[in-house]
Amino acid sequence: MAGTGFTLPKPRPSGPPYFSRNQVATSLHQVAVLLELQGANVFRVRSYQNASRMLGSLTEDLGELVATGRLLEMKGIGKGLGSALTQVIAEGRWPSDWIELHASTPDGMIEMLGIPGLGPKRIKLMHQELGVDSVASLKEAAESGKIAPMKGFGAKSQSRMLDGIELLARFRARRRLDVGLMYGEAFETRISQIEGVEKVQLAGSARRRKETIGDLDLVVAVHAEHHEQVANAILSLPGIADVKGAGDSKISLILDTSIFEEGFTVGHIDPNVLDAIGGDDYEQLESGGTIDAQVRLVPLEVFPFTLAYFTGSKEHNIAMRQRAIDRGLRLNEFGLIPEAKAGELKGMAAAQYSLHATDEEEIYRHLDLAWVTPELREDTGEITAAESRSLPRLVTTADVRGALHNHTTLSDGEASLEEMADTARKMGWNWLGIADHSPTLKVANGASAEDLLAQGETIRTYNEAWKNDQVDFRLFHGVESDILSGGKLDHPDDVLATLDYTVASVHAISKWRARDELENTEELIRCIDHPATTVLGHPTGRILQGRDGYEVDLFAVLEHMAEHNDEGRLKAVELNASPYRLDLDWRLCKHAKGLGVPVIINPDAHSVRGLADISYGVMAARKGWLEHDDVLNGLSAEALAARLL
DNA sequence: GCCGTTTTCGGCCCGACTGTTTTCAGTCG
Repeated sequence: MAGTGFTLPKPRPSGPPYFSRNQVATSLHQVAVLLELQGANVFRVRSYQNASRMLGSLTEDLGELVATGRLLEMKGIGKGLGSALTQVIAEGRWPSDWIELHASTPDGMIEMLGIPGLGPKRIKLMHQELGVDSVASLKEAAESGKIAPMKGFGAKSQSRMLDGIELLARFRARRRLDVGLMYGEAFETRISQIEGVEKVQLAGSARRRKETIGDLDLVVAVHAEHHEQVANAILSLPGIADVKGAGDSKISLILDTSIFEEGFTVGHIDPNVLDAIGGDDYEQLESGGTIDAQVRLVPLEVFPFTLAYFTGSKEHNIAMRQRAIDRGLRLNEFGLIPEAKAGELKGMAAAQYSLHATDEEEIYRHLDLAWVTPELREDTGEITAAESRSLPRLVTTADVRGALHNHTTLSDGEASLEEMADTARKMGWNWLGIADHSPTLKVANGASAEDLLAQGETIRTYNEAWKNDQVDFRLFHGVESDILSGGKLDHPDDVLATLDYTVASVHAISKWRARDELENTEELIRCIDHPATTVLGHPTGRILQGRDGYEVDLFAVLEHMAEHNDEGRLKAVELNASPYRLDLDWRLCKHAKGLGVPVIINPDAHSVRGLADISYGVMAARKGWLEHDDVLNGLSAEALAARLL
């Protein structure tokens, strides 16, 4: 896992702009965290967070915004941040108070924020009173009983801190989407079978299909007279490792793998990825793993409000609540309540005056909005789109007719060409692209030019046979070429010319991570300029919960790809559908779409089972606002063949 | 620190739970 090391990056020598949008957004976020630890005003902290988020989803060129002075027009940027950021971008100097914040906050305090139940206020207090400045020194202080006597603390707090440290050391805070969904769906099924449960649904970030999930949220509708009996039944379900708390409306617990009726296995992981997530220990770690879950029990008439509320995101909820306030309404997990009627009443008591809603769609309708699919609820423009009835018609798995990046036994795949094609046909696909590894990637048994050409012959034979039998299926022949020094590809041009396409990917990850953003960006752009390059594979090389990607300005890369596309040369960006990657990140999909860069959702399958990973890619694509026409996967084989010429 | 058709000050989303208190602060989502 990446360290917590908060640092302000060095300015690039070529500026202005001296820093990338990403660097500034990250720095703003870090300053917000540091301010919190210094006990700054919470609203001031929020301003930095808002500004960071705004820059993170900005599609315009930051350098230009600063140069033209339009930065000040952006929502969330006022006088203070406006002049600070102008200095940063135009002069390459970080504000002195930011530098001071970094210098005066021990790294260990940032690390301590990761301990469950411990926040900035108490970390600050322990730092002041006891000189605690790291997880290690906190452990020492707690073990020697120095925490409990402090005002506002106590024996229980002290022992919970030790538990929290243990938890932090044993498991990473978030889990990948695939793992979270496995737990969430298993738990949902178990609860649905309890007598007295009228409805149950998984909410939270799992429902929003975030690439990683902190904990599970489940909303359960239950009649008042069954409330206690259902709560007890949930608490005695198999798979519950611990109960953290149980109130009237909320149960907080920890699930382990015994929740899975069929047992628990991880399945095939490509060795490259396995190495990044912990090697051979990974399966054991995962099978001994746990996940936090919160269950809310509510009456049926309140269910849609609670579901919407706990689906989030927090930012989406804030925007929705503000919209309600503008209409004289109060929106919370109990209802949508006219302020005039609710008066002093709070919570459930006020809910009796709520506007009626049998489902989420009605809640949105009360606020003059079209229903927003959970994936889009991140406050990145969905509310405006819902207001103007211009929400995207998102791509679905049914739209997918094929994918381009898949492996066979020619390199490091488990299945033969025939088995892969067979499975793709059974999935209802009309085409499949085979792109095995290139020679330089020895760990993945990269195929020689000779073997690659032979594979091409086999593919042509199959294609002809299918054509003769009037089977609506064909294989496309490609390669996943390593990107070598200077942005070069891993086969001679005459070999590449025999292929339908080339997926160019970075695998020498340590070398790329050692370089800076500017160099990496230039290297990728050189590779994209190679006439044979069709698809940029897993563009950042990140492995979720394993390692960060290398530094790269993907905005610049995508803009460069857009120029090629504008001139009629197909340059597509991959959305790698492996739940370990989901790279291109969904946050950038909308940007690619805006630029007219086609996205190709690729399972990067190393086995027949791996083809099913396409569904995670579709989830990420939906989260990134992509529609049928934005992805190459929706094309017919003929239309794709025409684009690949 | 940002924002504004109740506008340059006084707000800024809101409730549950926990552990500490004996009315509340901190944390979380």
